[in-house]
Amino acid sequence: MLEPVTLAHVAREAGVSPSTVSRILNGTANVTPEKRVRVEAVIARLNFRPNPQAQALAGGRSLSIGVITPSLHSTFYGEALAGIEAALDDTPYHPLVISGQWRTEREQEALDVLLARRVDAVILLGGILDDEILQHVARRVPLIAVGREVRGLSECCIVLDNAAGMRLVAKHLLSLGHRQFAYISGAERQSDALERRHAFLGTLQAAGLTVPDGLIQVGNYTEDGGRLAAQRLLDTGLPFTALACANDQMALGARLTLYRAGLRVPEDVSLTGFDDVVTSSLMTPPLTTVRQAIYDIGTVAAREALNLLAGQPVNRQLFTPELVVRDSTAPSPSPSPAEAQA
Amino acid sequence: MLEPVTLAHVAREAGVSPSTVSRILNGTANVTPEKRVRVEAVIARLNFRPNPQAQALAGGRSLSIGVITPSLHSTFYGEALAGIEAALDDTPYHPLVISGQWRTEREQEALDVLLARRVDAVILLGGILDDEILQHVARRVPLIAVGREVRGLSECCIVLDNAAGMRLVAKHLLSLGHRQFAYISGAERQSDALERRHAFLGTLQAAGLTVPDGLIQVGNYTEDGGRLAAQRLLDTGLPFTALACANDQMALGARLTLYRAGLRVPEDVSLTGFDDVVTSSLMTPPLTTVRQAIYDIGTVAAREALNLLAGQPVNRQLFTPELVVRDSTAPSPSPSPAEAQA
DNA sequence: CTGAAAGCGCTAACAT
DNA sequence: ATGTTAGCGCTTTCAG
Repeated sequence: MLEPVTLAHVAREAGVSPSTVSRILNGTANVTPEKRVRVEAVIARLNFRPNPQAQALAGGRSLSIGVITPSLHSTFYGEALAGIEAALDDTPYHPLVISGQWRTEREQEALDVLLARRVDAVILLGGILDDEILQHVARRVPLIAVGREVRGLSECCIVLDNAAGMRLVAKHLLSLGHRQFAYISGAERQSDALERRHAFLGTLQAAGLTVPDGLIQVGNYTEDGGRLAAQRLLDTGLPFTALACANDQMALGARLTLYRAGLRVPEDVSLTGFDDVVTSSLMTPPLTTVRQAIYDIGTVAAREALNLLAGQPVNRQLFTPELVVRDSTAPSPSPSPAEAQA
Repeated sequence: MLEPVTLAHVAREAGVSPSTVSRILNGTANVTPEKRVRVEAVIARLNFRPNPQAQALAGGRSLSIGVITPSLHSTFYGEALAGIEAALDDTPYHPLVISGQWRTEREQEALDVLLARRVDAVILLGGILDDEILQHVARRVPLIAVGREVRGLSECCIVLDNAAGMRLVAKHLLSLGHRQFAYISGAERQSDALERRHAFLGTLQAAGLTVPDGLIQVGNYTEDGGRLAAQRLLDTGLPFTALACANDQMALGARLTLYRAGLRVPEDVSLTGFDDVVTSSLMTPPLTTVRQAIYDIGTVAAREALNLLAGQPVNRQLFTPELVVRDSTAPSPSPSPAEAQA
């Protein structure tokens, strides 16, 4: 285990003081070109990298940006993480990721750990922490929230127009002639889940249609939640020709239930999701969904965090959703003669 | 932005020296019960958390464990990451994740960054770095490699018995009566891809069967690679009734190609994967695959890393694979009369 | 423009 | 058992 080379080594080797090396490293002050060249040569030769721990301690910045994600193995949040990492790539900052696992205590704990690690900023992906707590945190450290609205912090929120997106879905389904709908919603505590559901039901209502209570089930944005919710839907025995899910992961789970029940997609029931996770285009059949450029949103979140750090004002980012029509939706099956008579 | 409370504050407040507080924090030495209680009370009241940066600098340990993963948004590696995070949860250590994106330079860079950050150990998930480089790294910092064999470092490798797993698949397919096979392999540079392919082809050979060159295509362990490889397979026009893929993600991609081509799974072609990623059980139809408990492997990797840190010897971990039969495989379709005559 | 010196918050000998 | 004293590697006044 070799001894790591320190700034002091470099200074000695180059025949200058540590401060000079530091200044060159940070561009803090002007240095004679010849010294700069000399020092830079030594840095390169020794392959010196400043110790971030020491920099953090002395400089008061940790050079790391905390990220709280609900899950590490979610196709959706994984993409966001990839975007954040990519955006931070050319900067001296590094993401420090902790998962909250959809549990308030875990999220709180994650926040504590990140603050203890003195992260310079925090990016919160989704999550269920109270607005009050977040407002408090935002006072200690620059905060960016993705995919959720935080009261009093709307400038720092990067959100998608959920209502507009879900309206697109509802209209698409209506235009295909569907009249009997089922809906799988996200958890009530999440604002985006509420927005999506409200927009879906609202659009149908505007068209003079309602969805019976039994055909609205709550999943929790996970594949398994979707699978179970779809089962409850079928258990009601109520008819429907279109099933809209509040996100792609639940649509994937629901699709399994439909398969097991011998229902064909889209011949028997049209299925839709929301988010356009990468795997959705690979489903059988490929899923009709709403594109939310989550990777890009991740990069924007990281950049906004950097801006906040630099003391620049952030301005609210609202992403526009886009309907992606694939094979999982088709015209409503014409009712069988018997049903038509009924 | 409140001032963080420091160990010095706690010491003053409790009327003891900083060292005493430190000792209590680390359990380094015995402290009078009464003092301990007093100090602990103050710690709780002030909600004090030691600054990890300072601990790192003074103690020579960063309390973080570097993790290099090929990808942040992979269902497979995501699970491993979740396992690692979970195993580290009750320890003072924290994972620092960087993605290598299947590019040697990126992996090298990731390694450099982690070493610069003075991580206490490194866990390498898959990856394509040369064995020589890893041997060198292992001399500087405890290293655990997951899913790959590193020459001269076999003790630190956590691997699955790839050959045994793929043999299970081949035998399963043979027992279903299949005689015409196609195979989608991982990249040549990865040892596990090689092992799996060799085992598959070897088992068929032992049964007196060979696979024509055109029906062996190389993907790169990604969904898209599988999709493309499957297309090349179909383009050859050669017949096959079973398609084995070297991992689940490629099987998912291949499944899309089959769907587009109007081929039914498993009626027209049986499809298999490897890994048993969570989403595989949700495919339409659910995928027959080899279970590799990747989450568990992640936790073991983290624990082994901790062991290495503690100076305890690690012993080579070999996981045993298990066949999971689902709906994507079925008896070989009886050849049509025309084919039977040919 | 540059060096000397004083910490950042903590740990780890070294004393006592 | 506990306090005192040095640093860890770097940044940042403060002089010059």
